Amino acid sequence: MPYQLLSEPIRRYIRDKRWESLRPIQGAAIQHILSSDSNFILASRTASGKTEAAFLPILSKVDFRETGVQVLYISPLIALINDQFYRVEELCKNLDVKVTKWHGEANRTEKKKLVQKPEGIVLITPESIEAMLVNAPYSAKALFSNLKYIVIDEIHSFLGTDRGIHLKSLLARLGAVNKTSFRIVGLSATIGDYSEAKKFTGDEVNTKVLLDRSSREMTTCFRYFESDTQELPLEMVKDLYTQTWNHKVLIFPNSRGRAEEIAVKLLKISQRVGGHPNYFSHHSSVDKEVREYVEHFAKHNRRHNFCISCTSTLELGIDIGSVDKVVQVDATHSIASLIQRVGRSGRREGEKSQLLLYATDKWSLLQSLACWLLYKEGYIEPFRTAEKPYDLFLHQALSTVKERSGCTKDELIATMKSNYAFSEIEDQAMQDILDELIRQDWLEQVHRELIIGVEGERMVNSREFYSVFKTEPSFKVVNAGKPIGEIPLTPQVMEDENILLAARIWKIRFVDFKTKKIEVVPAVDGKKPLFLGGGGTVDAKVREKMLEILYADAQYPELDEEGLDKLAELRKDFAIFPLRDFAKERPVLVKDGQIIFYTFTGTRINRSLAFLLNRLDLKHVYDEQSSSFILSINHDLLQELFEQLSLFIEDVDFHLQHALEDNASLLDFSKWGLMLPLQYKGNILEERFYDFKGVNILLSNMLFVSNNTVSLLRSADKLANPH
DNA sequence: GACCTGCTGCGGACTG
Repeated sequence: MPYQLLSEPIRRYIRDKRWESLRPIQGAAIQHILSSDSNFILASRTASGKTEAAFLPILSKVDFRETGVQVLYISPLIALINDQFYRVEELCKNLDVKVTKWHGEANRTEKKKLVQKPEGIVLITPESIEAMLVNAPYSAKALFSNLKYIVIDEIHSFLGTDRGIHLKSLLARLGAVNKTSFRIVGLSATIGDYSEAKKFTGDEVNTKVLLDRSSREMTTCFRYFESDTQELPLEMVKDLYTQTWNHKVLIFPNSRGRAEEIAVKLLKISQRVGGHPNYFSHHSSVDKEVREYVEHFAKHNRRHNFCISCTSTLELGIDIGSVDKVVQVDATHSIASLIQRVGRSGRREGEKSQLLLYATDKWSLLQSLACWLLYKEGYIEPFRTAEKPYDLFLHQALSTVKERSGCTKDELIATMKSNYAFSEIEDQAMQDILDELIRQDWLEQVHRELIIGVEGERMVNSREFYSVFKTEPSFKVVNAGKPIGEIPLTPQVMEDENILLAARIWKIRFVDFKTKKIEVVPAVDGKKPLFLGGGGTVDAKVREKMLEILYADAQYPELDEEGLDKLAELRKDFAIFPLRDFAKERPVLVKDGQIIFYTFTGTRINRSLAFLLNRLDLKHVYDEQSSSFILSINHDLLQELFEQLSLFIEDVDFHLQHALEDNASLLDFSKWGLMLPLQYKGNILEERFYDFKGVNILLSNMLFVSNNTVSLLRSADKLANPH
């Protein structure tokens, strides 16, 4: 019995709580964590008690009388730390264990106290670990050199991302200052690739996955309302109102502008028909206090219905109470994201989740359906972890030099080589990058010591140094001294224009460029705000599923009549291509001297294909949503074109470097890549932004089936592989 | 038409 294995204070906690039984993931975690010294990944659906699953055995096992922080909990969000703080403190109530929040908005006095007397449990963000290593390496050592466990919450949010590589490097650096090695426990509801999650601990062999596959029952319904303007169809908004007015709802419309449009329009309808006033918007551009108010409202009210129109800010972790309906407007970019969003409803025991999926366009409907079917099949897209993150190496090398107040180049390289986040980076590359940093005055060689250079000081001492992701500059929006939120400066932002923000309509009175403030007053009608920024990338498997649906006979009872009609229409459009093998064949529409080439593949491959067509100077129209390319060439020349593109792939390094010289903004995805030697800039672009291997496979293995002939085009098999 | 995440140290004003 897992319960019997726990220490007495922890058993007392469970008795006091009157829990009838432990959840499956908790039972498994207690048995395994208490009986072995492995690292663990705990994978189980949202609201299944993962935090307790990790902490019940850890609190039973660890001797908190030792000095130094014993357990470090790492979270991707401040809001999640604040939420978990109460739960962890509650878990510790029968133990004499101090719990401390450590992030940019946490109480400084508490942090100071902890430095004077390092003990207990600390809840922290990756950026705060970075800041501590750089600014106060002695405190970092005093606090974190006797760690027994590191718990990483929402670990999937780090996998395959730059922030994840950063965290991996920080874990390696913490490992280096610890007397004995610590164990890592990662928590997540959505993991597609367990081997990636295991590698994250730096010790794949010694990391075990505890998995509870059970899911909650759910009813799903698709609704189709075609939109031919920028705005959502009025009928759709009305339908959305009737579907949600008497529920506690989260609506995910994929963009901040849309989130505002929906919140404002629903509120208008509600005011007209005398419904409830609790319509909110929640995303990164809404003021923090407004967001906290909304979260608090959702969490603490039981009687009132509400409706929050939001982006991925409400996708992770934070428990916002009882939501009984989740609405997704147009397809999610990933299945992982769909799972997280679905998991936001029916968090109370015995509750059924309800999912409503709107589509405003046929391709969006098809993608939405594909994501839903893949989700039911248990597929989650795998992550691509960068093997050679030269830009993050550069950042961490600077950080390490600053942490040590200087060291020799050999010492630095030895340290970086022992860091498992950079184990695939070649010695020569490390030398080249450090030499470039010296040339650019970011590092300076004084006798045998490397120290931070004049230019480097500015970077290392700026607030921006602690994170590895970029953010857009924005203006504060203020009404009568009260902050509403922040928006980027787009052409739309000028005096007398109306905007939507925080679920209200505003007129811009004054834009102050000096203090970066926008003064607004309430208004009655306005446009949704424009936001900059890139979207997500769609996995190739989703597109393959879309193709499969087009050629299947299956009918989907979840679809409404309009959705079924639209699907039938799409199927009819594609029936002209005699496709048989969906793994190997793709449609090509020949029409009026043009061809439309449907790749049905992931965003990265499409993006790479577009890059190659640009290098070839071939005019084309690339549409990501339908995964297609319109080319004004004769259909007979297609094979020749593919051969040409494949030749370009052989020289892709050359083309990437040339493209970078013409257009430096290609590297916008990387915050710390700007100082890399050109060759390595090309490398990170190739590895993290494009997928030329995928293009090669597409061009060389696929059969392209056109509508007017039965002739099959096969591009040459003999194409050389660039790698 | 397309998301999100985090952040130090110091000086000065103010409060108890």
